[in-house]
Amino acid sequence: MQTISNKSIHDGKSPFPLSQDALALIADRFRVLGEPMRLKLIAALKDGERNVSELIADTGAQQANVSRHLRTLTQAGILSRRKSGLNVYYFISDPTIFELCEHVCGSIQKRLTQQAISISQKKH
Amino acid sequence: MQTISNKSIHDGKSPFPLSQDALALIADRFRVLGEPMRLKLIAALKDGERNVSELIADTGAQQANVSRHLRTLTQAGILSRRKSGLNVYYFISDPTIFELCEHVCGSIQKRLTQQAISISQKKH
DNA sequence: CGTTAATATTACTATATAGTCATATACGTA
DNA sequence: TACGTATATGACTATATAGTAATATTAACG
Repeated sequence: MQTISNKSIHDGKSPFPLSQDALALIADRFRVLGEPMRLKLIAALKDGERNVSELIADTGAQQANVSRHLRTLTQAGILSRRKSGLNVYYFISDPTIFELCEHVCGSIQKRLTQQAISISQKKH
Repeated sequence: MQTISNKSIHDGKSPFPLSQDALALIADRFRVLGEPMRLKLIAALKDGERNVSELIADTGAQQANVSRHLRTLTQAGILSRRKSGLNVYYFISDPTIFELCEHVCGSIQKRLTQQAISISQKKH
């Protein structure tokens, strides 16, 4: 785990006072979400916990691959795990992730809509 | 640019009805934000447009690297460009990006706070 | 025109990581 | 204890991309 220093970018004159370390932390969070398979796993957990076998079935991915992505998401603090006998159940431990995804969906839709408008305007 | 199909993950029974293509688009957006240098450029543009030379100075990065990241951000619809003589000015074209970053900051702070709490509890 | 300055692009290297197969580990059960 | 099942991990390959140096492009200006 990194620590957050107080050094902000370009000598404290940044209008967005984020240190290099803070930027790296934020980028890490975005990067973890920047894989379709991990988003798929998050989506599969939206309605509650699932064990690994269920997530393999949900996603259609290989067991090793699912396991690795689950580890990444857990280390990022997005998921948590609960063991029950042979099974390991994963669940969303940071529900704010859904707001993030919806936020992104909104901006994508806005962009696609504007592209559609500009394309239709070019036709005239 | 990809198109969004209506196929949702695991045969339409997903609680989060996102197609593979939609997941890829969302992941793309997150991945673009998943680089500290690009976040740094976005931060440098928070208060208004800047030309490339200014952004090079702001970030301390190489000209070619800044130029490439600016292209990535522009293609993602996050920035736009305006030419003025020899200079090219870049500016934020999707201001919702700042809400996204603040959202992520919030969840990171929450996580760090909870880690601090659990660590202090283990001491007792 | 030719020169200079700002930006973009190309070619390259190094690194990170997604996916896969094989194997290890952990746990329940006979 | 031995065995089977669920999950995790190690080793490997393939791919993507960040950073860099060199070069190309574009525009202003003499």
